[in-house]
Amino acid sequence: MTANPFRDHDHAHCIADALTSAEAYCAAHKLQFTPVRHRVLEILLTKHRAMGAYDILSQLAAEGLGSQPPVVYRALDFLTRHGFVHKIERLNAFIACALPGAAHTPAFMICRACHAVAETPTDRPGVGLGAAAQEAGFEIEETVIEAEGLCPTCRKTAPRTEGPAA
Amino acid sequence: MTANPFRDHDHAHCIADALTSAEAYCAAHKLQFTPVRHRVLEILLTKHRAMGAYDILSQLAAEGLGSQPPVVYRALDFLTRHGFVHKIERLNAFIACALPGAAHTPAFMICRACHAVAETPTDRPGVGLGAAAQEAGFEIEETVIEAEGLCPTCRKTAPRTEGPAA
DNA sequence: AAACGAAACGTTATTCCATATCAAGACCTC
DNA sequence: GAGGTCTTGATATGGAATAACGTTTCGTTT
Repeated sequence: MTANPFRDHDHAHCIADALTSAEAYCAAHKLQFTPVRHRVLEILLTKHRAMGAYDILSQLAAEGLGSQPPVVYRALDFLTRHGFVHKIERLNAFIACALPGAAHTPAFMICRACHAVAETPTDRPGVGLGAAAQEAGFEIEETVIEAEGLCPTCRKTAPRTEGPAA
Repeated sequence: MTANPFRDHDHAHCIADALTSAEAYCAAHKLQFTPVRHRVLEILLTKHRAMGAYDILSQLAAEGLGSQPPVVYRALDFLTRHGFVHKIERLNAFIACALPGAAHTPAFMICRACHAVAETPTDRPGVGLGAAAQEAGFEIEETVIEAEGLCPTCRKTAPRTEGPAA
């Protein structure tokens, strides 16, 4: 468990880990971990930030791996369906899962200054509104939890403005 | 407190209430509750569903109140800044605030079948991830909480499929 | 009342996000 | 090796959001 998801870590290792685990998962489930899917996940793991679909796409295109939006959206769809990638609704962007294997009801902390995104697990699905849902008779299937604010680093350097510091 | 936000209610009354309260708030804070802003809020209150910006825009256009995207986006920006309207990130859509005056850290329950959206208040900001944020040194400013699932009505009629039934 | 500044609006155009659709190729199963 | 499924390629389109520019409106100051 990462005590502080904004801290540095052994990045090369976490990339290799994630790719290996994805390969293993796909092999075990008879899923095709195709070059495009592999590369998209690798790009997201390497960048280690939330990326727009078109950012990923242009990188793919530069490598001759497909140049049209559907290519990357299909890959992202596959990767999110199987939990390797998460979509950040607030940013209309995607990020590699930082906690592979963990029970998946992730929450995100998004820095509005540097756009860093940290993933953190939540206690249980429906965090905080399980009671309201039950009362209303609503059946929760998936929950998006995204907090926006300032990461530790940006609190020091830009505690005040919202400007174009990026 | 609405026991069940998916239930019916005195709709005409809640529209009038919300508009009155918005007018009062703007008057008190010297804000301009212009025709476009008034009408956008009224449209959202009347429809009582999440609406895309362009849905709102086409209705505005039909009434001669402005026909270009920035018109509606500016109005929506004003209305969300002051808490009269909420954005549903998951849908890229907007909905009138159902709990005016309540301390605002709203959560939403979104029915994936009929697209009804219910707003419910949360205990406190940062629901569920306050601890994680503090540990990480992250300063939460705003939190998006959106649960997707099945509303009470659709649980009866379409309890199973996620398919193209829509 | 005339001048000024701030806020809101109108308009054009563009960028970015996302998906529908159809055709062709790869892969697996039988 | 025939058929089905999955994946990809390519074209087109729809919807979300903003940039950039100019004009109007309104309240304040003088």
